[in-house]
Amino acid sequence: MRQTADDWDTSLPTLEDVAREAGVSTATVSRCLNSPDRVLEETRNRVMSVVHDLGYAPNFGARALAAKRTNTIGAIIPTMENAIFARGLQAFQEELGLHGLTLLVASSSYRPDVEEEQIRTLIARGADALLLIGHDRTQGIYDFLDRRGVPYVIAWVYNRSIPRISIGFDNHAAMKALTDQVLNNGHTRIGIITADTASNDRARERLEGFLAAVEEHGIDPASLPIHETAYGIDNGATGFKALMSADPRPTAVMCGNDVLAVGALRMASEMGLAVPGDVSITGFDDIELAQVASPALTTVHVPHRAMGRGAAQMLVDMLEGSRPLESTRLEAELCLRDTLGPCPIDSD
Amino acid sequence: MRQTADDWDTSLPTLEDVAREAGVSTATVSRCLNSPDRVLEETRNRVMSVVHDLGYAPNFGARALAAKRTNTIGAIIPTMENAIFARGLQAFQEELGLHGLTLLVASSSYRPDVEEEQIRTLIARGADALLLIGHDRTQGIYDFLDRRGVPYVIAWVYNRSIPRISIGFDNHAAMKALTDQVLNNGHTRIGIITADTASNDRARERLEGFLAAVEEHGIDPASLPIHETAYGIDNGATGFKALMSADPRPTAVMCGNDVLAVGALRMASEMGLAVPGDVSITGFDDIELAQVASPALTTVHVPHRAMGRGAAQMLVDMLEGSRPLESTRLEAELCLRDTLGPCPIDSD
DNA sequence: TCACACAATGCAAGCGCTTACATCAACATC
DNA sequence: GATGTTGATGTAAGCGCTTGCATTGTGTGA
Repeated sequence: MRQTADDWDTSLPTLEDVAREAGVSTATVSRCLNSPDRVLEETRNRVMSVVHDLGYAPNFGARALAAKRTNTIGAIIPTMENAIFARGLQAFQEELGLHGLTLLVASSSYRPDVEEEQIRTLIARGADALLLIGHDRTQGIYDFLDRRGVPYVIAWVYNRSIPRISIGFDNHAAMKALTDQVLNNGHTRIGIITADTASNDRARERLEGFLAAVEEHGIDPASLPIHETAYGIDNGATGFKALMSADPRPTAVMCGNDVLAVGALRMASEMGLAVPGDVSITGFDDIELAQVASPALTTVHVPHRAMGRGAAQMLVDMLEGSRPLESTRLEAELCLRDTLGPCPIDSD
Repeated sequence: MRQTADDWDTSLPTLEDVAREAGVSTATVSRCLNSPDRVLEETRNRVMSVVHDLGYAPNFGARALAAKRTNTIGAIIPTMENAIFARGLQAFQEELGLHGLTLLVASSSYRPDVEEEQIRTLIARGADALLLIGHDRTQGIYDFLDRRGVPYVIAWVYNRSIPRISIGFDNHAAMKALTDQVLNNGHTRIGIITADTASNDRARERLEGFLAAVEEHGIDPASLPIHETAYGIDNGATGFKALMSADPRPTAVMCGNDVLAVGALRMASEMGLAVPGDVSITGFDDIELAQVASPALTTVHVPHRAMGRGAAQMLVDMLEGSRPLESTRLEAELCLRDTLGPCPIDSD
C-alpha cells in the first residue's frame, strides 16, 4: 500500500499517510477521528476504512501537543497494597474508561514529599485532572494546582468544613457511631490503635470521632490509652500487646483500620485472650480480611467502589465544565459481626 | 519576570522562556536537561537556576513527539483487586522510578478482549515497553508488539518451553510439590478448585502440576473431581460445597489460589467440618489472607515483590539494549501451615 | 605563524497532530 | 441573475521539544 514493502515495518502510519491514501486532507482525517459528525458520511467511511487497513493509531504525544489535553486522569494513592484503594481505583478506572479517559496511577507510600513529587510528575505528563486521597497536603500544592487550572477531587473523606470538592464519607461520624456501639456494650476502658495521624486526615478524624464519643459518654478521653502506629498487620499486633500491658487492661480495643485490627486479633489469640469474651476488638474499612478473620471482625463498611465511580463522574463533569460541582457525601455503615461483645462482668 | 503579571497564571513557561531568560539557545537548555555533561558547568548552573525560578517543567507531549520515546512503561494486570498483583506492581513501580521511568497501569478484569484493547491503548499512548502477565494471548498481539518493536516481559510465569522473555516461577512444579505434600499425608481422594483455565496459563499449569503429581502417585486423575470457577471468596465456598457433596467425599481440597481456599475454609466451617481434622485445604499465592485465615492456610509462597522488581530491571535492560536477555526463574516455596493434616483414618 | 582538532553553543528542521480561517460548491431568496 | 447562507473540505500555522549540522572560539603541534 504505502511505499515499498521494505520499510513497511519500520515506521508507523501517520495522519498524513491516511490522508494521502484516502485522497483527503489531514484535517479531514483528524475530524473523522475527533468529531465524526462534521464530515460527510461517505467521506468518513472511506477514511475510516483506510485507517483500519493501515492500522493507524494517533500518536499520543503529537495529539497532546496540538490539542493541549491528554484525556488522562492521574490518581495518587497512598499505597497499592491496600485493598481499599485498589477496589476504589478499579471502579474509578472503569468509569473513566466509559468516557474515553485513561488512568495514570502513582503511589506515595504515605509520604507527603513523595506525593508532592508524584503530583508534579503527573501534571508534567499532562494529566488533565487529578484524584487525590484526603485533604492533608501543603497549601503550596493546592496553589500549584490552582495556578495551572488543574481540576481535582479529593476522595475518601467528606468534611463539610473544608471547601474543596470531595467525595467520601464522614470518618469522624462513622467512628463515633462505632464507638457508641462499643460504649453501649458497657465498655469504659477502651484502647485505640490508630494509624499515623500526622499527615492523614482520615486517621485523625477517626481518632477524633472516637474521642468525641467517649467524652460525650462522660469518660475522660485523657484516661484512655492511644497507640499510634504505621500500617501493617504486625504493627496491629504490637500495638495490641502494648495496650494490653496496662493494668487494668482495656476491655475493648478499637483499631483505625481492619489491617491493624486483624493484627490485634492475632495477638489476642497468641496471648490466649478470647474475643470477644475477654476483650472486644473493632476495625474499620471492611476489607475482605474482615469477614475472613476469625471471629469475623466488627467494623465499618466503607463504600469504596461508590467513591471511585463517583469521583470519576465528578472529574468528568469538571472537565466538561458543565454543572458547578459540590462535594458528595456517601454513607459508611456499621458492620456488626463477632468481635464486639458485652463488657466482661469482672471488668473492674 | 516574563511578560506582564496579568497572564502570569495563564500559560506555563516553555523551553524558550528559559532560554531567553538565561541568554542561551533552546538547544542548550535542552542539553542541560538531558545530557548535562555536554554543557559547560557555568552555563549549566545559570540555566538550571532559571529553570528553577520559572518553575519550568518540560511538556510531556512535546518531548515525546520530538524524542520518540516517553519514558513510560505500561503494565496490564488482570485485576487491581488481587493483592498478589498489587504487591508486585508496587515493587515494579519503585524500581522503575529509580531509573526515571513512569508506570502506566491498566487492568483487564481477566478478559482477553479487554486486555488486547488495553495493550493497544497503552502503545498508542506511547508506552516504551510493556509488562504482561502470563503467556496466554493471541498471536496477533505478539505480532503487533513485534512489528512495532515494543519490548515486553511476561511475568508471573516461568516456562522453559516458551521462548518469550519472562520472569516468574514454575507454576507447574510448585503445584506439583504442594500436591506431593498432600499425597504424603496419605490423601488419595483429593478434589481441586481451580480458577478459569481457558485464558490463564498460570491456572492451567497449576492444574497440570496437580494432575501430574497424582498420576505419578498411581492415582487415576480422571477419578478426581475438578471444579473450575471464577475468582472470588464466594466462588471458593460454592466450589467447596460442590466437591464435598460427592460420596465418598474428598479428604483434601486443593485450591488454585488463596482466595478460593479462604472461601473453602469458610464453607467448611459452615458445614461443621474440622480443618484439617475432617478435611485438608490448601491455597496458592500466600497473600495476607492466608496467614490471617483460621486455621492458617497451607499454601505456596510466590515471590511477588521479586518478580516486580526483576521485571522492571529486565525492561530497563531491554530499553538500553545492552545485554541480550533471557528469562529469569524465581522460586516459589511451600508454606506449610495449619490446614493440611494427615488423611483421616476412617477415610474409606 | 598557520592549519587543525575539539569543545561549547547556536541554528533550524522537523516530530504528528489540531484547528482557525479560507475556499468552494450547492442551493435558497428576492 | 445577483446575493447570501450553509455545510464540507482544504490550507497552513503552530504546539514545545530534540538533535544533526554549522559556527565559533580555544588550544595544539609543526
